[in-house]
Amino acid sequence: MRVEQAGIAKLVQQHFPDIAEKKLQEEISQVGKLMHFKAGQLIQDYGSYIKMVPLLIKGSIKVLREDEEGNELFLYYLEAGETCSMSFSCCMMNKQSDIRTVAEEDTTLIGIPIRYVDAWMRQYQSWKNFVMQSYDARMKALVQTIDSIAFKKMDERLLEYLKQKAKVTSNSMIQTTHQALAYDLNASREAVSRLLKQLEKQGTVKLGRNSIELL
DNA sequence: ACATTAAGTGATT
DNA sequence: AATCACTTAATGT
Repeated sequence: MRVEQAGIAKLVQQHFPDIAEKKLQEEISQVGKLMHFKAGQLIQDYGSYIKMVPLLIKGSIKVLREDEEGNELFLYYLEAGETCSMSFSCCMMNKQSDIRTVAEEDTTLIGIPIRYVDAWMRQYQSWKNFVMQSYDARMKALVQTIDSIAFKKMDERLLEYLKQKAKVTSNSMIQTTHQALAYDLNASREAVSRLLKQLEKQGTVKLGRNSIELL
């Protein structure tokens, strides 16, 4: 137990330099739970109540939105050193989740029980700043995806998605199926296949079964 | 070898 | 660009 607490304090210092106050770091290590998720594992589903705010230490998380008909749409990735802004607003209002989050890779995070999140806002300046900065960063990412959906053609969206995916996994070899891509982009599988073929002809990409290499 | 799943194709709207 | 109705290719059992 002592060991885990010391470990958490160190991880916070390493990955969240903006959370500077020593007392806050201590509190985080006391109440935070170190959690691990395997690649592909569901973290939060629609309708579930959020009881933890995650501080991402390692790996990345994919954030998705789903409409009434069950069409899914990729929103953005969360990476190490970030947190989920949606979880703040959800847990503050004690609302159900509007989004689904899935571990993109093997992921480690510190879960902060929600009852502390609110109190810390008033108690710690650096926590407040951290929360505000997270909101700002998520807003930017969200606006970018809105732009992409509203103004860009499918081929540009696909390429953008592939680049992001390669970036968060730091691997230009992307392991996925055309069907999965189509699902995230809310497009048909055939469309994705055809666009990928074009990209391959242009030399942007190399295709294999269950794999796409960005060149 | 056979079944299953991923990917490619062409026609239609 | 979506949907359909296939075909072909790769993989697992």
